[in-house]
Amino acid sequence: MVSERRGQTAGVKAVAAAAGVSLGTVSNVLNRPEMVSPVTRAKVEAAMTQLGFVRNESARQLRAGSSRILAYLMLDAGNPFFTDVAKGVEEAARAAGLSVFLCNSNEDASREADYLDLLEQQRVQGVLITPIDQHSSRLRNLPARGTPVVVVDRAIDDDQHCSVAVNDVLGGELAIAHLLELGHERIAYVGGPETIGQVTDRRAGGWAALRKAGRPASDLIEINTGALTVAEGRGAGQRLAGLPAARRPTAAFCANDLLALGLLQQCVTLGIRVSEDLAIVGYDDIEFAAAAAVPLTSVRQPRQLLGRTAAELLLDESANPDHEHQRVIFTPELVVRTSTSGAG
Amino acid sequence: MVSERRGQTAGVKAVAAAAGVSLGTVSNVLNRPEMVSPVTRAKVEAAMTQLGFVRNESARQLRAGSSRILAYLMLDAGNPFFTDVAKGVEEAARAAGLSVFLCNSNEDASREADYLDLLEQQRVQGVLITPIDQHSSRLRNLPARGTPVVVVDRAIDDDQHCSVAVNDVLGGELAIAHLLELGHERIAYVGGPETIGQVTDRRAGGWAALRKAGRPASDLIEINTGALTVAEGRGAGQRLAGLPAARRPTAAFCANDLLALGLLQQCVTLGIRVSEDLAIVGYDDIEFAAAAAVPLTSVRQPRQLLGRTAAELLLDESANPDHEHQRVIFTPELVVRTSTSGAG
DNA sequence: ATCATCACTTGAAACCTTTCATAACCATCA
DNA sequence: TGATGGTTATGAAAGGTTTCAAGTGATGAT
Repeated sequence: MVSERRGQTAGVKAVAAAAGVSLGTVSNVLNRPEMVSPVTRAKVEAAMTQLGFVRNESARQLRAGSSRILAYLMLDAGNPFFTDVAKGVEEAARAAGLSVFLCNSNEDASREADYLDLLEQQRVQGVLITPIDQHSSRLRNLPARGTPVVVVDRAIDDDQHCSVAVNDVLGGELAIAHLLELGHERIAYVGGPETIGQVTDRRAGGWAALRKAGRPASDLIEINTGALTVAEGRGAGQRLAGLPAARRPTAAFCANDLLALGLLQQCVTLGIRVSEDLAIVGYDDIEFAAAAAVPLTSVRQPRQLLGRTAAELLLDESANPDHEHQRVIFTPELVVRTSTSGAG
Repeated sequence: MVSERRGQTAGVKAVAAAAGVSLGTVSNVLNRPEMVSPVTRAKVEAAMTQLGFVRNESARQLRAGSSRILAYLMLDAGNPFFTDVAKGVEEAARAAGLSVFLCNSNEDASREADYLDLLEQQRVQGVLITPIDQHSSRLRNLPARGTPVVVVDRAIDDDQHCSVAVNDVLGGELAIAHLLELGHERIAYVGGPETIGQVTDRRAGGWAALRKAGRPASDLIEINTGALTVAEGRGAGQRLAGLPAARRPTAAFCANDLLALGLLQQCVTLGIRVSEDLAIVGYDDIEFAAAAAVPLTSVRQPRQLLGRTAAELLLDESANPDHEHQRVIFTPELVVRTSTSGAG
């Protein structure tokens, strides 16, 4: 009984010796099994299982120069919207025989930067990213150095990479137009920080809707949050409740559903009636929006499709020599529920 | 103007040439900067940025033999419970200067197996996993071959690895005991599939509570689901509603909050009053539980702590030569809300 | 018999870093 | 002056795989 020290892994060399063949043949069994005679292949495979051979991917990648991994650098893994996008990515990647590593920047620019460096060093096949800072030089440099990038949920007119997005300005417009139609005259826009493109686009859409309706700018009040989370949504609720009744909005449009759910929850806690006292519109239409204390009106985006399309563009970029960068833009859709339409 | 072909990256050799130093010196700047004189270091660093040098991690890892990456193979990335666990993992890893890759098995055993193979081939520093099948041979083999493993959210009496868990049997007991105390005499246990340990443990706890209360086995009805998702929860709601009134349970304990939220949502849709007609208890106490249509009674687990502890055990295992495998078990806590306690 | 063909196999080179023993250099001290 | 020690730089070897040109036999055709 030979006791193997931990970490002692047999390599192709050992397998070759055990099977009585050459190194190259073992490699062929691994990479081009059809070129190896059935009997030899069987011998090699037997040796592999017997020795517990595990291919060293670092060495493989170093020599072969290609990675079988795709990374999706998410803005917030705790937001079900992005995990749905990730599902779409995984689906497309799996269909192409690749694996996906998920990375979570968690709305932190330095973590995003660290991950980008790491992924570049890993020489992954490509990076999908929903960026915090879409103008970061690191992000722009990646493609030129050989790592394809696709920006997800952000439209970018950069000729370095593809992007797949949903028209956030239109989404914001839909939301505010809906609230204006319902007769609201003092509306809050809840969102932040400014660095996140989604936040500013959706807000811009809101302003556009206001302008189109011929309403004064004073009808839209901006409430800034530090992040797009449930906790920040609750905080925004506190702030809204603290306003003197005369200046308190009768409706709120939140930059995403997490904020909206937090706000909604705070309203329930404080006894503010959602819809009657404060109408709320969210954004993303995550699965939990429909199950909320008061079902949430929200702007729906094609979540999985977003991820799938992005992954497909990335795959095309690395496979197709005359790939052309594209900007795909989907259209959002307003889903009206009780949080704005009352007892429904 | 030299046009570089895509993917053409400068290596240490090129940097050394450009800086007029030897290869080894460049490596020293990278790995032991304190051993190289400030002036030389400056020269090398200048050359690096000028050439856009990006260290090839495959080569580094091949030679150095160590990875700076930790993987967390999640049961369901779409479940906020696991993303909270992941946050804990990231926190601990970051404190130790490591990065985390998230992988999503999505309750699919073959995806879990693929990821385990991949991670082993990548020679990651260690694998954290919430397994679908905790008895898989693949899982048991990893540690012996040099990849440390920590099982998260499952207690395993295997001497191959550490595990960090919450006492799910106790959690199930708390839930059912609570419902029994409220006077319910026909209770449904909603969960599945059987292969998932959490499902069977929580159910076992439920049966234990029933026994302790001296109630007949007929008081607990099992409703099987195909996965632990909101959609399956809605399906369970349909099935419950379809039962003849005489056999329909007055309370339901769900194996996790996603199921509970789906069930709850279906009840609202069907006009079944939650708490009055059907009391519901969930499990995990995810952030959305409190914000649900009817705030959800749930069994709370220390989510981030779970992840942090697991990561710390893993780090100890790879750093500390006389590491001993441990089984850490936390205690769950029942959080009572309106879904069981009525208008509250 | 000879030669071309075919189906496999082989072994050395290459991929890019890190490591480590050795060398070079300089300053200090006896 | 020569020896000593300390600091910094060097260059060859090593790590595990893939690749590819070249080799080996066997088969079939001439």
